[in-house]
Amino acid sequence: MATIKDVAQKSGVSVATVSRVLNEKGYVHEETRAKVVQAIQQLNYSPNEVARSLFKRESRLVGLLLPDITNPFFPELARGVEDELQKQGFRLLFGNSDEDPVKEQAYIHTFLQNQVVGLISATQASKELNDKPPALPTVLLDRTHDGSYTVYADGKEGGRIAARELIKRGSHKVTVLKGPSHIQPVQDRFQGAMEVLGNSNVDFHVIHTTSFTYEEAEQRAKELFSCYATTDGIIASNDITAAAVLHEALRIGKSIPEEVQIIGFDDIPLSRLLFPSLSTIRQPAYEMGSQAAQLLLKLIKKEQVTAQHIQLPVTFVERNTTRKVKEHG
Amino acid sequence: MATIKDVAQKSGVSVATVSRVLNEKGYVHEETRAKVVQAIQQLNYSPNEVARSLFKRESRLVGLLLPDITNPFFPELARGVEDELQKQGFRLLFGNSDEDPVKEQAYIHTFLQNQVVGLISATQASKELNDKPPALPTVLLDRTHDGSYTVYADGKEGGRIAARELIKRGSHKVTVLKGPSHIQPVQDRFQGAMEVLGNSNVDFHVIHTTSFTYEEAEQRAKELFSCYATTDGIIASNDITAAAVLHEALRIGKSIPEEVQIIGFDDIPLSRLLFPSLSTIRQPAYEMGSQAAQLLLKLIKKEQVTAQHIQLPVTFVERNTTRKVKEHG
DNA sequence: TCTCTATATGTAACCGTTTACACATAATTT
DNA sequence: AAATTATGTGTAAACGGTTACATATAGAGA
Repeated sequence: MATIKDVAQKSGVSVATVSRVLNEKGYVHEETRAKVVQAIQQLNYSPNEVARSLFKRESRLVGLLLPDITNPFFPELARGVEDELQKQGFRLLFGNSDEDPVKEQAYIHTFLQNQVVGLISATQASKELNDKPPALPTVLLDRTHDGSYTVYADGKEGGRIAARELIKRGSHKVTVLKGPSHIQPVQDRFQGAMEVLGNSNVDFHVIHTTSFTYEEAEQRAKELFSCYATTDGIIASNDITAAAVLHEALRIGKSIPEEVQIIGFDDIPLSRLLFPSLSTIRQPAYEMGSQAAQLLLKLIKKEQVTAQHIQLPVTFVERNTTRKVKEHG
Repeated sequence: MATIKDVAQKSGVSVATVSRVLNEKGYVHEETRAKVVQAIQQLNYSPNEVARSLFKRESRLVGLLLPDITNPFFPELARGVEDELQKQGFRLLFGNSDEDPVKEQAYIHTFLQNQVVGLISATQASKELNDKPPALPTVLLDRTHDGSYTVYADGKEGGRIAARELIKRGSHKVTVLKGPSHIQPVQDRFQGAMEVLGNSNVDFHVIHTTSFTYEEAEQRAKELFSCYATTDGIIASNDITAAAVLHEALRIGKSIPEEVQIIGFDDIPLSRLLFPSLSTIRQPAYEMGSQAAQLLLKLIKKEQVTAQHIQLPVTFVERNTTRKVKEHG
């Protein structure tokens, strides 16, 4: 690999001058610039980012911390983040935390050691961040937290919508599957659904799940249909869970959506592939990632940011696990 | 952030000594070490990876290049890679290429600028790699290439198995959906299926797809059932395509697997969630990622590697889009 | 003409590590 | 006792960039 010294030598100038043409900063005579540019091309030189980072005390890397890329909601987020960052010349240092605080800290620590310019985290990554006074620019994704910059979808409204749609479409005995309660957005969804359900006159009950694994969802689905055989509407904590419920419902011969309606949450790519395709509350995952990246970029560049919290709207995606509502009922 | 100098000062020794205790290299008196360790703890010091990388001329970062993390096959791969690397203290620099050579080169270039120790690529990343004589340790994942280290699944055998299983289960008019032909493993699958189909006495025909998007798959599925209404067995190019076909088949009222059998490829998490759940040829994606990481680690450490190419077996996952084969036919 | 400023370039310090080398002392050999 | 060898530590030069500062020339304004 050629270094800046090689370029300086070849073009007969000092390294300072080369650096100036590289960074288009300070005065450089046009002829000199031409010579330098030529030398750069001949040597196929490109600057060493590591040396640059060392001096500047920051890299062009951004840390991205996710719970688990294997959960189909997160690739969309990640893609949104990446595409936006990539456009502006930043790269991603990536880690899965599995919601494990130890892993999480370990990743943040190495991110810091690698002098990332910023961090986007879809985990509870709170501690390390708020401790350090010369804090790393950070955006929380799909999480809320007063003191931080955040980008998230309106989970509470999502929960409300889900409940309303189910009621509107004639469900009378609703089951709500509540996800792991330590995850903030999950709580919100649940609260929203409770709010509407509580103000309605339908029966409802709640089944609690402790993870987002398909295995557990399968288990809960079986319970659901054996304990509450007359349930005719299900609000799942996310689409994976909804898929498990749907699968089990079909397996035991329920007709969907005639006997049982199901609404999921997230609108992961899988949802439309199910049969019947899954009605769900859509979170604009890609958009969320993209917004988070844009916000972070502003923080990094110390540009004016108008909002500390960006809440994106959720929408009801009507597919075929809910009944059609007749016009002018 | 405290530096090694701060630690040296606080513990009353030189930076060289601190470096020695940090790296457990060279002689350090036990008492001195204790003093240094204490200073490190008091200052909450941890070494700057960037400075270290600069001097060593290599970082502890590994580049991971994927076509598109949004395609559900790749998160599993990525997770396999990450988990293995993470254990050994390496971090991931991550990029999606969208199979676009320009993006691909751009990523490899910045990986190089950041002095990654190695590269794992699930794209055609050939050029830049083989050009450079002081080559970056590289492992190709899910791709084959004679001159490189590779980890991949036995696609050809997968194709054969798919065809055999379909025939064994009584399909007489098989349709093969052939994926984008510039992607090597896709070709292999196709070749394998052709081999078995060609030596059998079933009718078959081929429909060509140019992408792995669900939208195109949907389109092709419609074509399939309108042009070849009597098809009773379908080999899809991957599980996404298979899902689209299944969806369309159900929509037009075919009974699965009685009238039509379907076999996918990959066994992505979605596959078991479909209804009927999808029979498919499983690639051990996580394992592939993990193996690739292990191989790369060996290359990096210049350990003896026994095999340049690691081919992992595929397996038939029997679910419910294929008929049961009766014992003792 | 003299000063001031804009243009152009080089020198050297610095970013935070690692390590070759020098040096000193203690423990072993011979 | 002399010669090795092992142990322990510091000095300073890298690594490959950036930039403050010094210096020099040319044109502009007084």
